Amino acid sequence: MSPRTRNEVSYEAVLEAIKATARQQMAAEGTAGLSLRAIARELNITAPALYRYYPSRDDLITALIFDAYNAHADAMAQADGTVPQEYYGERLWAVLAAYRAWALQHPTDFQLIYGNPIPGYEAPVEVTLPAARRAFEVVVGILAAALHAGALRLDFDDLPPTVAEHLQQVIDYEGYAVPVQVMYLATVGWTRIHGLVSLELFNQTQPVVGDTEAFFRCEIERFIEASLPAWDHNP
Amino acid sequence: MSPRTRNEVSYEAVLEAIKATARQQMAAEGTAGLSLRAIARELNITAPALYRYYPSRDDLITALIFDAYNAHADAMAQADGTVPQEYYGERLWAVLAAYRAWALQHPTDFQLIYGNPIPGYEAPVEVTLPAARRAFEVVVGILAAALHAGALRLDFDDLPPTVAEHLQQVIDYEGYAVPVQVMYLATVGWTRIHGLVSLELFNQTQPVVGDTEAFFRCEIERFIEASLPAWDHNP
DNA sequence: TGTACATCAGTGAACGCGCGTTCACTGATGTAC
DNA sequence: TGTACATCAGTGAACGCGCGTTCACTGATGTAC
Repeated sequence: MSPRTRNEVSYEAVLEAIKATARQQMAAEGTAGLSLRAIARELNITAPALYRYYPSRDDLITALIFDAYNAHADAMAQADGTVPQEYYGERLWAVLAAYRAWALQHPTDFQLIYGNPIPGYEAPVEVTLPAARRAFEVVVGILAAALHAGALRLDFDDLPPTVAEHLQQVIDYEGYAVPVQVMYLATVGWTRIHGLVSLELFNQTQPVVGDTEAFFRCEIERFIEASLPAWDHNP
Repeated sequence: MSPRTRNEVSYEAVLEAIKATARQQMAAEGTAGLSLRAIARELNITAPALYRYYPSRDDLITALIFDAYNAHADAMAQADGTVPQEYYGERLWAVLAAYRAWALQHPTDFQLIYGNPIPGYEAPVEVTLPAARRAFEVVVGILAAALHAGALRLDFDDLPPTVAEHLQQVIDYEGYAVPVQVMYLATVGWTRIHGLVSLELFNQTQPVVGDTEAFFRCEIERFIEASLPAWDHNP
């Protein structure tokens, strides 16, 4: 019927091929080394041809960032799905391990999200923020379930009032059904894992601890133990 | 005597002026946006004139990185010096607060050290590594003193053997006179503060907790409390 | 089935730009006699 | 004090490069009659 079916399939494939080549290039040259002309060269195409697929370099970057956020969150959600629902400690462990594994497997995508911005590019918040929240929500969901089952220990009696108030606002706005302490705990977990993973990624941890994986496991286990007293350590 | 005294003073001043301009430019354009020609333009000088002072762009970057590591460590050491020696908790607090304060005041220098590498540039390890260790040593020093005074709680009974072994090697190599557990604690502290500060720097914490300073203070206090049971919370 | 036509992915040349680095030089400054 | 000379910070032109983006175009593909 539609006279456009001709290349509809290959169009999507080219979009993917462009992004895949962009990722390769960033892996080799750093996120700031991304260049349309270099992508075109690699694809045996002229540079203007790319404009059929992305209206500008910045739009391509935005697509890459969007994909990265989603792939990261997908990896975590997928890991969560492999563990029975009521094994909260194991679920947390699986999700945090997936966070790290994805970052190590896709270092440039991780840098794209959490590292220095690319010069001359500003990410549109309306695209990145909702995508960014997905990973956070996976963790909040597990903690909320654990709390509901009475498995969570929350010993934050004296949160700073300004922080508690703002966390509550976020909870209301996002419609999370959790107390402030759970939100605080999730945020703390986020800063902890970010520190562990991003230092490991830039090769700063390895010279000190040697076995970065064992170090990560030890720290994450200590974090889970402190939050889920009933957890039995060995998944 | 020496026929070279003529411009000796201004030579050092120009070195500093070039670095200062480079820092301004990186603050505006990101670390990857650094450019010799743009620096020359800002200084009302032609680009080749810069080659009297730095043999290449990469050497300028190395100088900037070296300075950043040292300024960071200096800020921490200086903060440590303002607190009486036997107030270990206050010293830790002062040093970690200085870590954060310096990062917030010099965000691009911080990115230069802990963020994405600049495309096409590789830092010479023999320059950066010793400079990088200085900040670490400030923290190790405080913990060692606290341990010696019996003020430190070390509840790491089961460190992963591979990690403990490697930490011991570093201790021996660097000549630190501390047990493995102290080294482990310092490393953990490092990953914690890195996570807190670098997420804050990229504006990822603020949308969640609102008052990033109160959040930082709360987390650091919990860390110090856990390590120094006798600390009385209010410096 | 055969021909005229529309679509549109990709081309090739060009734009104006900024970059790091080299080279032979200029001309003010300070030194030596 | 005056002149000849050496120093050397900075100049200006040029090199070869890569970049994002625009524009009029080509030519194979598929459609309509």
